Amino acid sequence: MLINPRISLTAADKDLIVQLEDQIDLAQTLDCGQTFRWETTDCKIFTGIVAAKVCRISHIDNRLIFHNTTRQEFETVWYEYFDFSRNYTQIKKRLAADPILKKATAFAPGLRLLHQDPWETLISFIISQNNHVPRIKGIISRLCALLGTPLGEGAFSFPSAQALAAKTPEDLAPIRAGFRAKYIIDAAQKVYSGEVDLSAVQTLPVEDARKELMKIKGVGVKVADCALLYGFSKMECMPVDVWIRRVLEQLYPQGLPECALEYPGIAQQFLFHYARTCPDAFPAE
DNA sequence: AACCAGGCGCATA
DNA sequence: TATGCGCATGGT
Repeated sequence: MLINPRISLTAADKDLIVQLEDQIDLAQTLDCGQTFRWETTDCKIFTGIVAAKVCRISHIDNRLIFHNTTRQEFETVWYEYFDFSRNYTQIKKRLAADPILKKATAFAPGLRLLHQDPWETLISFIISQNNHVPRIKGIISRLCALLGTPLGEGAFSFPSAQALAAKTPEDLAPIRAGFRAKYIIDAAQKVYSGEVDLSAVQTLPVEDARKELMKIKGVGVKVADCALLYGFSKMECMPVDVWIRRVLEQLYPQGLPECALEYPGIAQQFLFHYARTCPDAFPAE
């Protein structure tokens, strides 16, 4: 049994109600640049594709409602996906020792890191390079529609490495990924052939895991770290993109504070979201 | 209409 | 090891 004492589950009709001690906010968690496949029209009901299923989740305060979900599904899929074993209340409390991180955590107190599918995460962040978030979402959506399997409701699974391995950049032209198409195919070929072993990456020390992923063309340190953080829950990874670079230069010229070093990846996510979304994250220029 | 985007590969020194 | 450029595409 995975469930910890800070969570309680109640089955109601076909839904599963999950009461958390930690604060959680789906908009903050699902729209902070770590995942690209969740949609909402009203910020109340979120629809996404996880584990090859169309999933709906809503929430009222800290109570999440997993629609049409069993307790067993929660334990095998969602508990890990939402990183529910981790105490974010405690982590945020520690991060608040630094004044800027205190603001960043207060800005999005319901944000959690996700543990997503490694393959999907890897490809998603290959696509992310030198790209905007809205366009990343568009490319991934077209990729799934082109080569995923239909799941009903107009939704598609994320294409497998096998489905992509035999394709050419011309085949991928409709998804308009630009120069990244060849990188996607290289990743598919190496993962499908076993030259890059994603299940090994999970257990490898981070430095070796990073090297393994960087065998793929189009995977540098930053993309590898994003995959390791969001697809393998390697919380020690701290992807440095243009936003985090700006944060480091303008807000932490002396380097990150001590309190950020326990989980650099989590600190990074609060800072990334804060920098990108909060109008007064940076002092006036 | 330039400039930029959750970077990286490659050439050059 | 360190720098600089080109890359596909599209939003601002």
